[in-house]
Amino acid sequence: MEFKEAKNKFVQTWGALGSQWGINKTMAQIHALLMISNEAISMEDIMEELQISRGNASMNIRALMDWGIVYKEYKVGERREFFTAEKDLDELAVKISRERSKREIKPALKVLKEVSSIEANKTDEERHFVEQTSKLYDFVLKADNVLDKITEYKDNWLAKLVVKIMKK
Amino acid sequence: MEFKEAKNKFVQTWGALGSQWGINKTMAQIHALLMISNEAISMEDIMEELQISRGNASMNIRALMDWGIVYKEYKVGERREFFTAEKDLDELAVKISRERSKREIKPALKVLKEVSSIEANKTDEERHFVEQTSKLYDFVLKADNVLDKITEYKDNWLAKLVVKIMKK
DNA sequence: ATAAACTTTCATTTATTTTTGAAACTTTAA
DNA sequence: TTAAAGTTTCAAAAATAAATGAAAGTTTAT
Repeated sequence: MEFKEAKNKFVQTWGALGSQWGINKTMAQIHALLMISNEAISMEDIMEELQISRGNASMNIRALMDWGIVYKEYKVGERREFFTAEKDLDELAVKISRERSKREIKPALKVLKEVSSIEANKTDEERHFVEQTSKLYDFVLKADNVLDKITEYKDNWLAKLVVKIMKK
Repeated sequence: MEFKEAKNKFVQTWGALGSQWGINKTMAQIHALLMISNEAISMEDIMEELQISRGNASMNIRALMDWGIVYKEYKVGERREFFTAEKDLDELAVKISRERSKREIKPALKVLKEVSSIEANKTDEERHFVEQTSKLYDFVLKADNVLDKITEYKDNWLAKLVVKIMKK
């Protein structure tokens, strides 16, 4: 396999993976492109490389910057803006975890707390509902806390975690 | 909030969460419904409760069974099939992890291995590509192994993990 | 101040995903 | 058998999500 083919394959795969995880394809592809580039890339080049429109590029780059995993860069003597991706994978994982926790898990927890707090004494059905949603609340809260903890380690949390787990 | 409202809110929220994580809305809603039901439900009732078509119900129940998180049940004297969800949350997490690993992470790893193995000696660009995709391969592999390990614990892995992490 | 270079926005179009529903299929009881 | 009860399939329709592109908005050099 030659470089160009490999590059393309990587970008496509990363894009597909993104869409399975609730991140849109183009956003993931732009990220992929920036991840493997050794220098900052202009919007023009991103559009060219991925064959996408200016608007699409703009909106998705913005989204990536909102997630904190892509940065704007300025080059001297250049008016255009250039972009780079967070390349440290631990840092990347931390930022993605935090963002998803904030956007998805926290709001879900709020609802779980609400619905598990209803007065339920009439029927078995109601009691079972409260029991299950309470368990779910506890579970999701605990899982979310693990994520929080992990983001506190920050440096190489995954390796440390692996060591701990391997010790059984 | 009264029971019916709470139930509906839970089903809607679980459905929305599902679609953010690459599981379709109906599939997640059916799962939600089964999770909080204290007895097995027929397809007819699922259709009725969620206001969905027979085909939709059938396909998504099938998908949930493929994931191993919903089971078919037979009742004596009943010709129809009834369904229940895996209610043990540890077991549920384990099954979801395994399935996503198999379907998404493993194939991505394969591609990462492939593309990081190209001959790259010509340009800085190529060398950087190989370096980044190799790092990514190692990282994803390690993360996937953590999932594997977790599924080995099976019983209450999350609580154990929390304890370990809390100890710093 | 202004105009060139560049970026963002958003109504419309396009693509993708999900849902429907009717026909085909399967199972069971008599 | 066969017919009733139930389930699955899949082409077409509907709903949803993403992409386009042109106009509006910014920024910067002069």
